[in-house]
Amino acid sequence: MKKQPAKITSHEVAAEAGVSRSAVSRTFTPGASVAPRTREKILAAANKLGYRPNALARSLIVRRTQLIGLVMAEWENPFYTRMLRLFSERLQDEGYQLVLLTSNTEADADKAVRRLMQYQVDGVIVVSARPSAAAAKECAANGTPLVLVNRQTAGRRTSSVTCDNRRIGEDIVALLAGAGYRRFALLRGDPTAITGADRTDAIRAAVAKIRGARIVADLINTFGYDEGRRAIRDLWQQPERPDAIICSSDLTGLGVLDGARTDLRIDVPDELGVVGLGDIPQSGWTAYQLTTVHLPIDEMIDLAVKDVLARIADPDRSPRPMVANARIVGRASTR
Amino acid sequence: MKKQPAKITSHEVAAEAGVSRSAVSRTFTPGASVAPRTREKILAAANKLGYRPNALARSLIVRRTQLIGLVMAEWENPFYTRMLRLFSERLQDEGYQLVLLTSNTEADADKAVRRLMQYQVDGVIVVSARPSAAAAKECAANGTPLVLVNRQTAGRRTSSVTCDNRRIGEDIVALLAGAGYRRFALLRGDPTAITGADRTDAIRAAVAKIRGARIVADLINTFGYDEGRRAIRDLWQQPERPDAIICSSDLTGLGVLDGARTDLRIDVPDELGVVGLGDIPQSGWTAYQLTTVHLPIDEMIDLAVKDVLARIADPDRSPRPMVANARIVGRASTR
DNA sequence: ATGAAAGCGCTAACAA
DNA sequence: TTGTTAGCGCTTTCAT
Repeated sequence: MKKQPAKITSHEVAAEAGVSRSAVSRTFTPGASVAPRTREKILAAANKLGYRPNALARSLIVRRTQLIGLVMAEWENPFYTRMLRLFSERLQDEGYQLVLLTSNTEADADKAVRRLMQYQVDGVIVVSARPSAAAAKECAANGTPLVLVNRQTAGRRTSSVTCDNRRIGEDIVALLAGAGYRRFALLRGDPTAITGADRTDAIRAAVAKIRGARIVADLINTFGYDEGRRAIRDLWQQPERPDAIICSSDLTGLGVLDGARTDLRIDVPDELGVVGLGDIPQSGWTAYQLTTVHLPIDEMIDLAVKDVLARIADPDRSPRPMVANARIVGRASTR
Repeated sequence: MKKQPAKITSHEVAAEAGVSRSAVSRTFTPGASVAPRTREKILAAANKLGYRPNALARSLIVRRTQLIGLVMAEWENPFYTRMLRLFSERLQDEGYQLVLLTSNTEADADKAVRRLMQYQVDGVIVVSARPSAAAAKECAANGTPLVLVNRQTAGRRTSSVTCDNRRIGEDIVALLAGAGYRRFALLRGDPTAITGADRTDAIRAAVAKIRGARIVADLINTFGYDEGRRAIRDLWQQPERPDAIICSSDLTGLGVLDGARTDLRIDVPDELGVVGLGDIPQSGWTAYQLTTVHLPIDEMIDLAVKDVLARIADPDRSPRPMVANARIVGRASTR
């Protein structure tokens, strides 16, 4: 009984089949020229020995790993886990594997990107985190395409996929104002995220244009369900209560809804309108029916994947910002 | 302007620092002996050139990749995405990276495992999918530890982490029977999953022991929210309506709850009791308050990770089945 | 403490 | 079509 089962290499297979290692290599390289008879001999030998080519050794010479690094943040948000799933499935279909790294703090993103580079990933996708300009530069220096999803950098060596955030902001205000709401409260997440800032700016501008409308509260760092639920309590204590709440995530919106309906017995949507962002499945559930912005997740995935793959295939192709189109889904949480 | 920026290798660094490549290697190998002065020269050169050791080339010779393969199924279930997150964070802390593969059909699991082997992962974790005995054997042959989470195999060359499913079943019935429920309906997922089968057996046995109690329905392949919601409608048409529903996932339970309360205006918990499985965050939300079984996710992660790492460190260590302890969380969906 | 040489498992020119 | 040779970037004896 062998303790350390020797790994089978092309060498062993070659010996077994009575050919050279190159022949073995060719047999496992699609489109290489091998005589049918030898190929069969080799396949038989390989099968008998249980041979599997070493993808890492291979990558050393072909200079391609079929590995894509993905840096993930905001695991709490189902929108992003769904994204992860779709990226994984899509890239798998395209013949790539994902190397997954989690970056909880923004500083981690850099470390994650650097680690990925050491593993010679063919490309890097960063979801909802922002690596430093230095890290981006390093990718560029290595010729590794980098694409940011739902985040942008100042640097121009990085591709990014975002939504048309300004328009989202405008659409939300239009919907709410049209339904007669006037006193808006903003529940925002990370105030430094460009994508959120654009939306907020647009909202402010749009509100300013409507007579009688104003923003009565603007809370930042309000991320999840619990925060939303707490926020509505606080807002309801204010001298001037809002009659519409704009959240930067569905999760927050659901928290607000529970806080409003259950804790405070507020009449939604008549006394208070709520809109979320993301259109996660729960928002459509009967218990919630949250009006929200459906983010074009499929389109975003598609743009991101096509961009990395294209830049892998053609290193001279330059990175660029891309924007996908969102649309509002009206439900029972607004009039 | 360089088109194809040459990758910096230890060779370049050695030249720049005026030393040999071995010296460079030693500098980047913790615990190797290098004179402080040379080390500094080398670090300076490396820094200047932006050198990063190639982890793949390294792995070829040290025969360790610091890569762990993870095969993921059931992405719809937040319980499992949470697991993925915890695995990712934990293993990252331990100095490993995850190679993530998705397997939607059971047959895919095999392909996934084989792909991972080609990437020379140090270990494989399969979450809620069941690779074939052949695939498991292949891992064993390569000396790659394999651990199944929430699933088991007949073969004994594989570790597994599950819950004490029989006890869960007994506890659920005890709770419901104690609250006076008698007509049970079972909403199950994959009927071939051993873990679910054990629980179901225990439930049946426990119900049989209670006078007047019986199982009035047993539906299989009922997985998600929508299925749960549809199921309760169907059940309510039956001649004998259940007064308690036991679901094999929280998501199903939430669907049942919405179907019952909203669609059918059933009085929960008096007319109908509902219990889920998993204790996902939503189950605790005010709108739902689903009584459920809290699965010991942290303990499961811990067992799985410790097992892989231990078997990586000591290839002679034999695989084994492990079981973690669940506990029931009583909420408003049962009396 | 350091360098020379060998080799991990593979592919790619090049000849034959 | 096939084998020989060289080498991807790294680590590791083995001398020095």
